[in-house]
Amino acid sequence: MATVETSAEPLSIGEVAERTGLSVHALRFYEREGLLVGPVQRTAGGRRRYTAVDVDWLLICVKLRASGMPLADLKQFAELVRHGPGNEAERLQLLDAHQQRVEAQIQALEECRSVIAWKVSVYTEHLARGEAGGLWDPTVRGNGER
Amino acid sequence: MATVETSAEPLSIGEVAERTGLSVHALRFYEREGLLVGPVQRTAGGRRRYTAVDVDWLLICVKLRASGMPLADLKQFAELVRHGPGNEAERLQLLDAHQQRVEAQIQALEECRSVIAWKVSVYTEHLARGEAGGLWDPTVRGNGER
DNA sequence: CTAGGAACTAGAGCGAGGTCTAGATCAAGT
DNA sequence: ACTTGATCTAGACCTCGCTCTAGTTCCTAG
Repeated sequence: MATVETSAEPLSIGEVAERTGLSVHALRFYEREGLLVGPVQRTAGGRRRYTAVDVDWLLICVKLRASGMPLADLKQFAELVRHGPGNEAERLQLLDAHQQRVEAQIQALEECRSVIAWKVSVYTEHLARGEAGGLWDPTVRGNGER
Repeated sequence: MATVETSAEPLSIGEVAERTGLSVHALRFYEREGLLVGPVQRTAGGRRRYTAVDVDWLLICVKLRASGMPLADLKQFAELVRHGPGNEAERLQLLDAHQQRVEAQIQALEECRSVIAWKVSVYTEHLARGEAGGLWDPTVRGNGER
């Protein structure tokens, strides 16, 4: 539950890119798109200084993105958080909906996995013998050219 | 292992769309892109007639796509199959690589799932009490406006 | 015969999610 | 002072995976 690095020092965009796995381009892009909860602090010279809080949020974003949440939803979530307390129910709903999509996706992937595993095993077996072809193989079912 | 419908009758593009879940547009698009193993038969009038073999292949494509295989890989796989026996090892390699990516993706998703589940539980708890905020919540960590 | 729906082709268009460029500025080392 | 490298902004550009349009032709039912 700890932050990636529990330092209070603000980080540069490059450092945040490293820590989050997002490119610096993507970080600026996310900011423009309103995916961050608050405006990022700047140095006198105009460079971004990310706080641990910013980084935490970004890490959450990365997780949500990795699980297929579209940027639009992420933006909506950010907006809810930005507008402070009072809308927790809405936030929960958003997360909950996403959670269900993730479940469904895992299910689907597991199904795909078993199909693929089956095909892999068929091929492996074929290669073990010298024979090519098989029931599932279109080129063989039709025999020669289709 | 049975075909969706074991009829020898060839199907129209619309029927195939229904059976595969792909749109007719997508079906034509896939064909143009060379994602099919063989050229689809045509009626005298030029309409496509899909055989059970074609449909089987498309169903495999759908599964592979659903598990994130890019069209380019699908195309390559189709090419291998098209060029007949002798390259089973390559096909296996392609599938195997994909299988690993699927495994990884499932892992990643499961991780995301638990993170999300945790956040959901935090929210749910907050809503059960009347209190808003929490450790993870950026707006609260900074307190008030950031 | 006629109407209507399904399919045809070629190619333009689109939404998502970034990536990259140009040209300028900032900051640190020598 | 000078060089080097990281950042800055605005906006153009890109890939992927379809989707839609236009204009035409096929075919089946009445």
